Order: sequence, then C-alpha cells, then structure tokens
Amino acid sequence: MEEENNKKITIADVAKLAGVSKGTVDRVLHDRGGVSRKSMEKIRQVIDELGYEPNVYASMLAMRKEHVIACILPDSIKDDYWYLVREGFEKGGENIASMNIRTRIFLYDQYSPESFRKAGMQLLESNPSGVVLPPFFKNDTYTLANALSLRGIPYVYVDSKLEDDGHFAYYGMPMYKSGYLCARLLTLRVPQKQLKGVLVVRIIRDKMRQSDPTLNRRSGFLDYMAEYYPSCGIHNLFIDPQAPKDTERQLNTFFKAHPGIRHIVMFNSRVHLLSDYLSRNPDPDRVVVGFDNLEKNISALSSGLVSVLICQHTDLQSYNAVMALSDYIIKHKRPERKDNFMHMDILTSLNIDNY
Amino acid sequence: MEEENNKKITIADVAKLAGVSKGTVDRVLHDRGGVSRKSMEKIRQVIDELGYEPNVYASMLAMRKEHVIACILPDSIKDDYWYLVREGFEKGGENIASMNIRTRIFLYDQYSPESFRKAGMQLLESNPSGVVLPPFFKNDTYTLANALSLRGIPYVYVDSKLEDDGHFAYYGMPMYKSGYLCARLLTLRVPQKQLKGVLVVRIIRDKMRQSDPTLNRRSGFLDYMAEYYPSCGIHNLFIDPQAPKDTERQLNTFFKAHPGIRHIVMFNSRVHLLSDYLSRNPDPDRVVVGFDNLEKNISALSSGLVSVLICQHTDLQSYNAVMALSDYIIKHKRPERKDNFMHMDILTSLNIDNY
DNA sequence: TTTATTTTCGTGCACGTGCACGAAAAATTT
DNA sequence: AAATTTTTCGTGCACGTGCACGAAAATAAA
Repeated sequence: MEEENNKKITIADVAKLAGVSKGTVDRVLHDRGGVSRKSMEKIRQVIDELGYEPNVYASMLAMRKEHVIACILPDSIKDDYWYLVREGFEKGGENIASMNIRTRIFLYDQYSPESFRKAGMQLLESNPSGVVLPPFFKNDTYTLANALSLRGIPYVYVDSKLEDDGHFAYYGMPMYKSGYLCARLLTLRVPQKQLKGVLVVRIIRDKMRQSDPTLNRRSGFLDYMAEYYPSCGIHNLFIDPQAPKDTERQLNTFFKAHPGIRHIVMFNSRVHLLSDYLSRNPDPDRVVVGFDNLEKNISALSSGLVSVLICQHTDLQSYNAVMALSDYIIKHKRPERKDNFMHMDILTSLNIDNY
Repeated sequence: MEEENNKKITIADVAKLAGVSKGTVDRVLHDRGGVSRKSMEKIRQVIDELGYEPNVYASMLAMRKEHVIACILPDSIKDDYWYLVREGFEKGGENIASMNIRTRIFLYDQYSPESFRKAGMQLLESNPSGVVLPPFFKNDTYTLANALSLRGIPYVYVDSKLEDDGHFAYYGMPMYKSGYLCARLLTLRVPQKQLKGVLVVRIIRDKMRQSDPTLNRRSGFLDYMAEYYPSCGIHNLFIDPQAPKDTERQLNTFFKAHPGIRHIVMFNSRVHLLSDYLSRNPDPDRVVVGFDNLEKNISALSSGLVSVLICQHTDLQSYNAVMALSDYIIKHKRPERKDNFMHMDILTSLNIDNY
C-alpha cells in the first residue's frame, strides 16, 4: 500500500513536507504539547500520508532511560509452582538484556501479607517500566495494581487475574475447563458402572490467600463428574505437605477402607506428594491425574506413578508477560489480545520430552 | 559479577584503556583484519576485562543494510500443511518488521522440482541474511543448502532435516516418537484380545519427493503395535485426495469386509479427508487418530469425528526459525540448541481452544 | 505604542557504532 | 639512505531520534 520504493521515511522528511522543524514533529509524535493546532493537524496529516514509522533503534539509542521490568513473587523453594513462574520471567529477562531492559524480582513470604506489602513498596520505588503480577493476596494485590495504574505503569497478570480491567494483559489458564478436562482424562473409556469412586487429595492450607484459583478447577471437575458419572462417589482427603509420613499413613488407611477405588486426582501442582505412597503400593490399573510441570511431577510421570499431567506452560506465561511488556516499551505495541488463555497441554510418559 | 555500578561500557572506553582509537577496536570486534597482533591481544583483554557488550541499537542504526529473511515453500492452498508453515513465517515477519528486517517467501510448485530450483535461484538473488528451509526435494534442497553455506548465509531447517551439519538450526518434530505415541493413544486402555485390527489410511502420492518424513512416523507406530499388540492386524488403504467420492466408497467396502475394526489412523496431516465417511457412518466406539492442527482437522476433532490429534505446532516451527535468525542478525546470538524438537501436543475436543 | 508574558517553534548536540578515507608507521625494495 | 609498498591505525561523518535551550512569534497587559 505504501510506497516501498526506496528509503525509510524519517522525522526530517515529515518536517520538511509539513514546513516545520523536526523538533516540532517530535513534539506531536510524543504528545508533548506546545504545538499550535494548525501545525499539529498538518503534521499529523503528513505523517500518515507518508506512512512514517519511527526507527526503533534510533529511538532507543537516543532515549537514555534505563528500563526495568519487575515481578513480585512468593519466595519459593526450587521446584515449587512459583519457581516455574520465576524461571519464565528470568528467561524473558535474558532475552531482552541485550535490548538494555533489566528485570528485577521482588520476593515476599507467602505466609505474610505484611511482607507482600513491603515488597510491593520496594517494587514501586524501583520505578519500573512494567510489572509482571501474579495475584496472591487479593486485597493487597488490588492496592498494588491501583498504585501502578496511578503512575501509568503497565502491569500484566499471570497465573490468575483479579476483576480489574486496568491491566495491560493477562496470561493464564482457563481453570474451570482444566478441571473438566481433568475429569475426562481420569475416566477416559471407563464405563459408568465400572467406576467405583474417585479420590480427591487436597491440601490443608491456611486461609491467608483469599483467592485460590484451583477452586474453579474443582468446580469444572465436579460438573463433569455430575454429568457423566452422577452416581460416582467423590472422596476428599486432606494432607499436610510438611508431613509426608502422615500423608502415606492417611492414604494407606483410606485405601484399606476403599479397596475398589483406583482413580486419584489433585487440583494443585503437588501431585508429586503422592509419589512415596504410589511407588510403595504399585497398581497397574490405577489412574492418577495431576497438574503442572514441576520437575518432581515430571519424574513421577515418567516413572509411571502419575498417568497424566495437565500443564499450562507456567513458565511461558511469565515469559510472554515479559515479552509483551518489552514490546510495549520498545515498539509501543500492545499484544493482540488483552486476555490470553494458555493452551492446556496433556502430558503422558510418551510426550514429556522437549516440553 | 561485572561491576554494575553505573554506565554501560562503550567502544570508546575500551579504546582509551587499550591506548588505541575506537576504529581499531571496531576492527577487532568485527575481525576485519589490519590490526597488529600486539594491539589485538591488548584490546581483546580489555574487552573482557571491562565486560564490554555492544549496544544493539547503535549497531543496527549505524549499519544501514536492509536485512531480508527468506523462505522457500510449496505453493499451497489454504488449510494445507504448508500453509501452517507459511503462517508461522509470516507471523514472525510481522514481529520483526519494526526491527527493519523484512521477510520474503519464494513459492514453487510441489510437483515440479524444476520450479523449486527456479525459486531457489530467485531466493539467492534476493541476497537474504537468513533462510528458513523446509526440505522437500532432497537433492535440490542439498544444492540450495550448499549454495547458502558458500555465501555464509545461515539457514534453518524446519519440518524435517537433511543429513547435513551446516545448518544454523533445526525446528521440527520427532517423527518416530510421534508414531509411537499415536499407537498408544489409539489403543489406550484397550485389552489385547479386544483389538480386532487397525486401519491405516494412506495416500497415493507420486514419488517426486524423495524423502517423506511420515515414513519414520509409520515405523514408530508399527514398532509400538508389534510390541504391545503383536497379533493385531494392520490394514492399509490407499486413497486419492483428489477423489473424495472414491475415498468414501473404498472405506465403505473396507468396513463391510471388516466390521470389527474401529481403530483408524492416518500418518500425514490429512485425516480430515475421512470426515465425510465418518460423519455419514457414526459409531461411538470408533477411535480415529490423526496429525497436525489444520483447520479442517480441528473442526473434525471438535465435532467428534476424530478422537485425537497429535500436533507439533507447525506454525511455531517456522516462527521460531524466523526469530532465531533475527536474533542472530541483530544480536549475533545463536540459539541455545542447534536441533530443537518440538513438543508433541495431544489435542482432544476438550483442549482445542487457545491452541 | 511599548512592554511583559505566553505560546510556539528551530537549532544543535548527544546517544554508540560502522565504515570510508587517508595519514602514520613499519617493512621491503631500490 | 631514499623510495616504494604494505601494514597499521586515527579521524570524522552518518545513522534517526530525544530533548534542552533559547529565539521568534503571538498574545496580553501597560
């Protein structure tokens, strides 16, 4: 459409054709004010007449500001769920390092809202050009989001998302659907009358975190079961991640009481907590479905203890978030879609390579 | 590790500390010769002493050359396999357009090696800075790859790969494994004695293309079947994509002769060719497994005609290829791994969204 | 009309690198 | 030693944009 004939159009070209100086063109390009209505209109017209597009390189070179993309995260051990988020963020950081955009991570204690607020303050002080924001404590996340909005700093939700429309983008998983899919994979090709019952293993957690996305997943799961296996019993077992011994004992007693049940599911990312029990009580007909590609889960999958993992490329979420922000910083481009739901990947022992 | 204290190190800094001019530093940075051994060593030393890293923006700004990334592709109709490759390539193109790197596609007729050679010549004439190269005609692809090597132009294989180590990178699928996985998904939770037989639908194709990657997939499939269902019969049916009527008739006669068979598989990307027959002869117990996320396949999946699709994110392959090449052009960085095998995605009707 | 104030705009340098041109230094030939 | 060739190197401009400084023009106040 535009004339591709030769050279790129520069600010100087626009200036000449509009009969002003490049300084003035620059002013309208950046809405910096101090331009008469008449010149502005003329310049605007010339700009899209020529199809002017700014030169990213020259722009970044001239603009000395050092950009920082920040992320606030629970201080997690390795191979935790949040560690995946972190890895993706850092991967993105490496990618844009040569673009002169730095990344910074602000950690907090996931059992202390106080520490979250503190980390949030530090994040604000670092004056970032963009923020990756996985919601944890609902209210405090709101507060932080508002503070960012106020300063005109774009923030991207990952993992889950608050009811807030001021965000720059969102990368996460369709939680409800993932539960639905989970139920399907758990019961695939199992006739109705043959399904004796299902065990849902859950975690005793303190209620600090006001919003737990896996609850939606649970709804999806229960809805599927109600639809296709209405008479199937759903048993809940609450375990404590800190006490593996107890877990194994609890499972033992449960299965002694319900020998017919061979379908197990966990809605959070810690299905690997069952590994000990499962490996000590092998059963070829058992089906175990879990979530998320933690290393421990992956190895449980490849050793056959877990049948299927449903993954959401947790690391890709934060990676995409970083890239979207850097694209905005560099090219002033927004992502195609504001809310991006990741694909649900089905992992079995046969396709875990190259994930 | 390096001192982050303040400013970025520039060529001028290096020059001063090495006691030379920036021109000389530039010469060693680009291996342009004309530098005495002594100065060179000194400069090299200073460079990694200071941890100098070139400024991408300044570099690209100063270097006026217009970069082109090219791709050579079969001239395909929409919703063909190659169309996915093309989409990914173009997507990558949009992404780097603002970086002043253009993309160009050279099309050829997939039934004419002659046209491939012609397109290859044109590609060379366009003097690209990088090439995305899906092998088709084996020998001619070799010839082209050699020509590129000779000119120092990096080329990236996608889809499949020749036995050639001069390539810059490779993005493709583990074909053998995908066949293995396919067999598993086809027979999942089916007891040995219950499996009456399997139908493999294949395509009569002219043998122009000397290398057909789906043959590897077939081996993987057969190996799995031989291992887990040694007595299961594998039937082959050859159809002509140009003659849908014949296809339907062939399928009808086949299933009249083998009423017990309900497991169907296709190794190429055209499982949608079976849609007509399948929709006219519904059978809830039938299992159909195919490959690749063509639009037509996707809709066959979501309408329940096809049970499972194994996908390799064909578009991501060429997309990644473009990004890898642009990263090399801009930042002189090579991808982490030379040969990259894509993940095999398992698609069912429940997780086709957001793919 | 003159002066003060505000609005509008032009000029010019800086950003860090690539590269051409030609000068200086070293090596070779005469 | 002088002249010539080759090697080595320094200088300076260009790339396109951002922004500060101050000048010019327009407007308001005297």
